[in-house]
Amino acid sequence: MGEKNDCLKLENQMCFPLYAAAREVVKLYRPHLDKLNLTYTQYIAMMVLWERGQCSVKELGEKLCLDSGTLTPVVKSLEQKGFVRRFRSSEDERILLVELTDSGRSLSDSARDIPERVGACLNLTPEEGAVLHGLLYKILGR
Amino acid sequence: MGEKNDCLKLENQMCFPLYAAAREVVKLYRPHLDKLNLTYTQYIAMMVLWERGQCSVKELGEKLCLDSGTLTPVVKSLEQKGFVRRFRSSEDERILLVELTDSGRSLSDSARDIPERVGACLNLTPEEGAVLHGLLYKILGR
DNA sequence: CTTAATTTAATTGTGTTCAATTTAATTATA
DNA sequence: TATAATTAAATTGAACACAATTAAATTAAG
Repeated sequence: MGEKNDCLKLENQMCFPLYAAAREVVKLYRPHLDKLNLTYTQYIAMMVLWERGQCSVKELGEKLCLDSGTLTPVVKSLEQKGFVRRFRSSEDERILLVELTDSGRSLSDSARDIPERVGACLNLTPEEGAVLHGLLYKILGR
Repeated sequence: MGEKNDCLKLENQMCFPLYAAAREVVKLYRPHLDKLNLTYTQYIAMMVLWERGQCSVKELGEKLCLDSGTLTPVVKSLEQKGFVRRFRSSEDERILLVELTDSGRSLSDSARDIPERVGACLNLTPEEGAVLHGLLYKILGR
C-alpha cells in the first residue's frame, strides 16, 4: 500500500490542525472585537497593557512573541484610535514606551466578557481546555 | 485584589497560546521548507496534492480551511516553480483543477523526513502529541 | 576619550489571511 | 426558453507576520 507516505498526510501532521485551529479561534473573536474597534493583534497588545498599564515595544514583543515589524504599525494604529500614547523613555531614547489612555483603560470593561463568550463556542470541556492550555505552553517553552 | 480582570490576562486566554504556538511550529518548518523552495502554505497545499494527485481550488480550500483569496496566489506560485499545472475542468469551466507535475510529485521524496525532524524539536511525548492532535481536531469540528 | 559592539525601533519587501466584491459559468425557476 | 439564483475563482484592500536592513542611542573596550 502507499503507507510509506502516511507521514506526509495532512491529518497526521501537527502543524496543520494547530495552525488551522488558531485561525479558527481568532475568527471567533472577530465579531466581538469589531464592537471594540480592535483587531485581534491589537486586542492581545491591549491585554498586555490592561495588565501593566505601560510597557516598551520590546516587552510587548517578548510577551506576544511578535517583533517590531509587526508591532510598530499595531501600536501606531492603537494611538490613532486614542487607546494608547507613545513616547520615548527619557532615560534611554532607544526605548519607545506605550501607555494606556483613559479611553484605552476603560475599553477593558467592554472586553471582560469576550473570553467567556468565545470559550462557549469552543466545544471543549473545562478539563480539555486546561489540558490544551498546558500543552500549548509546553510548546511555547513557558 | 485585581482578580476581577484575571479573565483578561494573556495567560488565561486560549487564543494567545494557540496562535503563538501555531506560529512557533510554522517557524520550525521554515529551514526545512527553504531547502524545498516552499513556504509553509505552499507546503500544506502540496501535501493535499501528494495525497490526491489532482484537486480543485475549492477542494483544496475545504481541506486547508483557506479561501480563494489565499489560495489563488499560492497555486500560481506553485505553478511558477513548476510543481503544479493549472487548468479549467472541461465539464465545468468554473472549476480550476490543480495537478502535480513530475517535479512536484518527486518533491515529496525530500519532504518525507520533515515531520519527524520538526516533531523532535517539539518537546512533547508521543502521548501528549496524540492528545493535542485530538483536541485540535475537536476545535476544528472534524 | 574614541571607536567598536550592542540594543531598540522603524523600515522594506514578500507572503499570507480574510472580508467583500466581481466575473463567468452553471443550474433552477417562472 | 428567458431570467434569476447559485457556484467557483479571481480581485481588491486592509492587516498581519517575519526576515533583513537601517538608523539612532547606549554601552563596552581599547
